[in-house]
Amino acid sequence: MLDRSVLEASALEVAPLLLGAIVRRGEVAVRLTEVEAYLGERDPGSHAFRGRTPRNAVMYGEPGHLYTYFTYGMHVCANVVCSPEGVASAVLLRAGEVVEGVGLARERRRTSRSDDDLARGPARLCVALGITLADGGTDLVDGPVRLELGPLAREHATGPRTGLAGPGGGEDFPWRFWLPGEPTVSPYRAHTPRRRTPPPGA
DNA sequence: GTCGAGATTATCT
DNA sequence: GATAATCTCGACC
Repeated sequence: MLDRSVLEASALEVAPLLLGAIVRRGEVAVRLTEVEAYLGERDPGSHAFRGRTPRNAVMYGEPGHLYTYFTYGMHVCANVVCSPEGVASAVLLRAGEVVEGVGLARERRRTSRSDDDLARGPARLCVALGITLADGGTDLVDGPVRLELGPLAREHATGPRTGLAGPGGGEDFPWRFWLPGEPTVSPYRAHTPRRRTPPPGA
């Protein structure tokens, strides 16, 4: 059973604890190999940076709940809410290895050409697990989606998130955490600034 | 293997 | 109306 008090620490402390942890939903289970910490109001990339909204309210709530959000019109990403109630902070589940229910995961992820691709990426991980917006806010201790912390990872790599400049000038925090050598980890290619609205007349 | 660009919609200003 | 914590596909090496 997940010890909720462990998740009351900041995202930077919780993130490495989640490496190697198991996320289970139904018959599919994933072992996390890559996560990313979001420091809420301190993190310009966080949904909570600009204050509380109906969407990110879960992040301000009790730790140990699932924060899901819809992005780019077609993708769902999942986070583990941490820090005490009232503090917006969460850890994004970026990638993992499917360790149970591989058959079902393959069904959901038809585009994957190898098992390593089933949960390699935040949105893919949600698809493999079958996580949808409806799972947002559920309790990871005792709910449809469970989190089970494994043994502490012997070692983990860290790095600054690409595409996010230091807020106050060079305050580069290691926001990304991953297990070195895992084939399911793929630090995506360097971020490409998304185009603006497509020019109508070219 | 790497690189560039389009898709598509909930949410916020 | 603009934005976005991404993925997939196509071109090229």
